[in-house]
Amino acid sequence: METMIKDCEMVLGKEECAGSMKHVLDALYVLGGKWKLPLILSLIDGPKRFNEIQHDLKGISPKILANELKNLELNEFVERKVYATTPVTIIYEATEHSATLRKVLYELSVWGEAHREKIRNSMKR
Amino acid sequence: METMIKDCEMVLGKEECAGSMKHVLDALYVLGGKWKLPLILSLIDGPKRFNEIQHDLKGISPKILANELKNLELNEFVERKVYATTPVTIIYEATEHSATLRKVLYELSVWGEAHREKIRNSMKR
DNA sequence: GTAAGCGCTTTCCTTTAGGTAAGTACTATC
DNA sequence: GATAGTACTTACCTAAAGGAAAGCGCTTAC
Repeated sequence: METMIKDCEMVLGKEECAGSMKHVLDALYVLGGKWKLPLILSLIDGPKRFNEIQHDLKGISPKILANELKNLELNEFVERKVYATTPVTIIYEATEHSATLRKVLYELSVWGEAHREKIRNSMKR
Repeated sequence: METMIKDCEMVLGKEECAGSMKHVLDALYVLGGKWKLPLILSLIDGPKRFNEIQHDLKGISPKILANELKNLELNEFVERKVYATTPVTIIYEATEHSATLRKVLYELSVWGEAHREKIRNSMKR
C-alpha cells in the first residue's frame, strides 16, 4: 500500500521525494489547461497554419490560440516558422521535444482509462 | 517526430487515438488542482485525521480540505473511517487504488525534471 | 462555567482561466 | 473600389478555483 512513498524514501530520503513531487507538479503545470495537449497533438499530426489549427481544434478562440502558441513556444513544444512569401506564411510545427511526451501520455492514458472503468463499476452497484 | 500519433494510428486507427486522448484528459482532470496530489501523498505516507492533514499540508484551508477529501473519496483514493470513540475519531486513509498512481507519477516526475532542465538550459543562453 | 480542541460549514472575496465580439494591418481577388 | 482572407490584438465579461474569517455542534479539561 505505502509502496509509492516508502520505495521512494528507501532510495532517496524524504527531501528528494518531496522534490520528485515538485517535478510532478511542474509537469502537470506545463501540460495543464484546456487546450495545450490537443494543440500539441494537432501539431504532431502535422505542421499547420494559424487558421488551420483554429479549424482543427473546434471552439478555440483566436485570442486563446495565440496565447497557447506563445506558451508552447516558450516551453519548446512548438516552433513558429515565418516564410517570406507575400504575404508572409506562418507555420507552426511540433518540435522533437514534443515527442518526449510519448511515454508520459501513454501512462496517463492507460491509468485514466482504468480509473474511469473502476469508478464506473463502483457507481452502478 | 510524428511517432506518437503515427504509432498510435498504426495500431488503433484515428478514432481510438482521440479516445486515448480523452483518457489522458480524464486523468489530468482527476489529478488536477492545487491540493489533490499533495493530499494523496500525505495519506499514503500514513493515515491521518483532519487536523493532522491540515498541519501536514501547510496553507490549506478547512473548506478546501473538506472539499478535496470528499472528491478523493468519490474517486476512491481515500477512505473515511469513523471510530465510535467519544468523541468520534475520523481517520482518512489512502486506498489500494492510490497505489495505482505509482507508475504515472514516476513518469511525470522524470519527464517534469528533464523538461525543467531543458528549459533552464535554453534560458541561460 | 469557561476555555480549548475536533471536524467541519458558511459567507464573502480575489484571482485566474477561458470565452465573445470587435477591430487592425496587411494582401489578394473580383 | 469592395470583399475576403490571414494572423493576430484589444476590451470586456463569465465562471470556476481557491483563500480568509467566522461560526457551529460536539466534547473534554480545568
